[in-house]
Amino acid sequence: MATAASNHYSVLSTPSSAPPPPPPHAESGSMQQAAAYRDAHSLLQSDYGTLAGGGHPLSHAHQWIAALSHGDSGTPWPSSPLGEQDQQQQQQQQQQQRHPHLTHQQQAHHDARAWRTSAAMATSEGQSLVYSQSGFSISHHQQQQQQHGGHQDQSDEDTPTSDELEQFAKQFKQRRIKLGFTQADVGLALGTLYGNVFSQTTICRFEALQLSFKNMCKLKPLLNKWLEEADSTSGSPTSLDKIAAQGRKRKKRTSIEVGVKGALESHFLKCPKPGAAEINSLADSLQLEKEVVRVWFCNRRQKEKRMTPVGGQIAGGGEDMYGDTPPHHGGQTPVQLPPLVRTPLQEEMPL
DNA sequence: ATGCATGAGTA
DNA sequence: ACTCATGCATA
Repeated sequence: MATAASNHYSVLSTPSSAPPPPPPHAESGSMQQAAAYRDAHSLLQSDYGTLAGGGHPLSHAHQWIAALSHGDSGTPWPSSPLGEQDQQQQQQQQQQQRHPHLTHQQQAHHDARAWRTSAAMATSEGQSLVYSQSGFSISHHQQQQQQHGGHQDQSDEDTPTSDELEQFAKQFKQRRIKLGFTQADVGLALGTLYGNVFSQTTICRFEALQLSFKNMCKLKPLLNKWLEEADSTSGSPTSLDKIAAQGRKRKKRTSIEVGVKGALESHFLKCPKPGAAEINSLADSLQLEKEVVRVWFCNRRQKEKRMTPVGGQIAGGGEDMYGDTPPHHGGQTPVQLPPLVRTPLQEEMPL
């Protein structure tokens, strides 16, 4: 059984502070299509039940659980209701069943490697590749362009192509700036409008296409709505209280020196997914905590999966870059061909 | 704008 | 233990 204090960060010495999670739903009036959007997700994903009786077998409960028992004792970190409310609708479209669904919703890829690979062989100019869902025999021959010859509304429906995403991101940024909003403003606005608060970081990454394809797709509709709202009501009271910052303290950001980073990079090239043992030795030789090293690799891998890959090293071998990716499922090849990618060299600033 | 970090969900 | 979405803190 999971104990009540399953949080490894439960350093709160004041058990009297247990604010009931407020209804993470937007108020009536502003929820139009957003409701449907979220609703659909709710069906697929369980709500916040995990945090109610969650037993986290986390093995890295550490020392950085700063015992902040000074000024405001009683403000535990994980008590950020808003921080959790948005997470319920994030990882939903993960469960992609490979059933012979003849639906029109191509739930894009599963691994960025895939789309990047296909992107490598595709031309990077205005071409909308449409892919079918998984479960079919689209292993060697792929993409059947065109779905309804003509136009595809990229408002809040259908899966956009990376090209469209890039387009949107760019337009979004411009309009946002024109309207005089900061990335942080937008993040907040999304929260007050639809109940999903996002940070400046996320907005920034969206604009820079530094998110995974899937993530981009999910955020687009939200941002699109904000855009409409923003320019239509270019003079309305958009004041909102910022949710109080969490009292918890995170681990201090570890600054890895350039030299060490270089070493990590080298190892990453050789082995992007080091085992515990390797991490240990690496951490030892570099004099870093094992956790730091582990996280570094995780983050590094994520970087490779962004829409805008790092430096400029795109896989083009046809196989996955690491070679440890479980190949096919001995029957059907769930190879989803995601959209193409464009060279991140295309910049533009028509202000 | 980004680096390191957290956590839920999954394998 | 990993992936994925996301964010605090920082350059």
